[in-house]
Amino acid sequence: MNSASASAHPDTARLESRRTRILDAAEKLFAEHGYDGVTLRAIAREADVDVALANYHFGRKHELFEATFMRRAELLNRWRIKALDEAFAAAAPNPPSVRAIMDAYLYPILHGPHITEPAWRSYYALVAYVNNSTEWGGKLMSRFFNPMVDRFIDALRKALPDAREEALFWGYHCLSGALTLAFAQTGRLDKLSGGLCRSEDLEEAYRHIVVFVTAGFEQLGLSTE
Amino acid sequence: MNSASASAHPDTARLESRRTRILDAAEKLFAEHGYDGVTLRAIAREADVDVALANYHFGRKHELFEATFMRRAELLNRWRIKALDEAFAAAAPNPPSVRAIMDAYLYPILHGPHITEPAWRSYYALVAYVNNSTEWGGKLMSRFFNPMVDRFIDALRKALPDAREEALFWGYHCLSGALTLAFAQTGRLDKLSGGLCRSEDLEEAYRHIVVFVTAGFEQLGLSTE
DNA sequence: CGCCGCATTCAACATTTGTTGAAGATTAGC
DNA sequence: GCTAATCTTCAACAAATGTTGAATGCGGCG
Repeated sequence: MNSASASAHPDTARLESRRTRILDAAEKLFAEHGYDGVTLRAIAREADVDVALANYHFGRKHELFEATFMRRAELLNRWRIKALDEAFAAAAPNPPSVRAIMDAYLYPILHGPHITEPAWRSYYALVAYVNNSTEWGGKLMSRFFNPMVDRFIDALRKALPDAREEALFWGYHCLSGALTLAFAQTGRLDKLSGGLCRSEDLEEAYRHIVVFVTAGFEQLGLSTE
Repeated sequence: MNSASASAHPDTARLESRRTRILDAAEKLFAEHGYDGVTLRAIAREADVDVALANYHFGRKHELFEATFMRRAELLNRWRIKALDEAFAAAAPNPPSVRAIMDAYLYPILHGPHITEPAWRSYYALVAYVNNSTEWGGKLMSRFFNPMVDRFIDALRKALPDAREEALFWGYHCLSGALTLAFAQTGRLDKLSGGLCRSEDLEEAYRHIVVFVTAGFEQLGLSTE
């Protein structure tokens, strides 16, 4: 999909072909098995290139991982911030509602200009992995997502003027956790519900999660307790 | 703590000493770095025993992991179910409120008969890791926790008679995710809030999470939409 | 003591790991 | 067609991995 896209220079496209194939393979495998669960040889096999090529293009293994992580983070951040700006514009001169903010945060995940590319599903699972990786995962998440998250928390501060400051951050933790888990389980049936509720069904997930977290934030926002 | 406890036979206690030391070391390291991020040699070093001893007591590496995972799962399940039973008893003849059910689910994590043992903190991070490990993590979680979770969902079904069936399961996903993330980040400062909201502060976490998820469930329970 | 069952150590195994440097292929400019 | 630069492969490295089988300690029992 990415190989023949745009076709700026035909040569550049072909040159980047293997590079992006490595990135795609890394994305898929890292999302499935985590950083230590994937070998460079497995990535090379998946991408159908030589082992040494990953090293040539990206350097060391952890640098390849970061490159994989960063590639889509920037896009996702842009889409979310754009959606948030639109929510502000639509609600002006008032701040947007909590529901509108949640929609801005969640909507791009499902309805960004990319829904067709299945690689994004892998990426969400990758984010879930990083988000739950206690050691350096937190640092990575902070580095790539914090500026965007700050804007959302600021929006929530305006939508919930009575909320205590910690409540906003804890609420964001809950939001992030709920979202993370939904996508971590991407692709596997939910044994619990006997197949009634599938993590693959992003539309269903979206409808329920947005209701859940909106209510959670609004309740937290009341508590000057 | 476990080594000199009870002292059934002095020899048995000493015999289990190394065995449990291996289990403790594995718990700590697996929680920090995940399954593939930990070597048997690192566990042996942490437990101050020989490499081969882990193999002697637990067999293969993944069996050691499961043993680690199972050890506390049974206790946790018992505490939660006991708390749920008490909630039913206290509310009889009505079903317990959503808040009471959430308390039963969350309370044992913080106020079980174990708060003093720091190893439990590692265990929660371990559960978080397993919960987000897409491959076999889901199977492990199902195997060890599903019976308990079923009882809680059944309680919610009674507390929220208008809720659609899927809503209960998605709500549980959100609950589980919020909880998971809070403990996955155990031990590291929250860069986002500039240290205002620390994941180590379990009491704070508890107060906010319980409010958030209770509100989420109650809102989901209304939606016959 | 001698024997036995258990726990523990030792040394080693075959693989696999990330990484590298040199050699080969491909492309672009002239 | 020659050159230079970039991309790709090949072969190999040392280090680390999970696992094993034989050897060693060590308690209790006859």
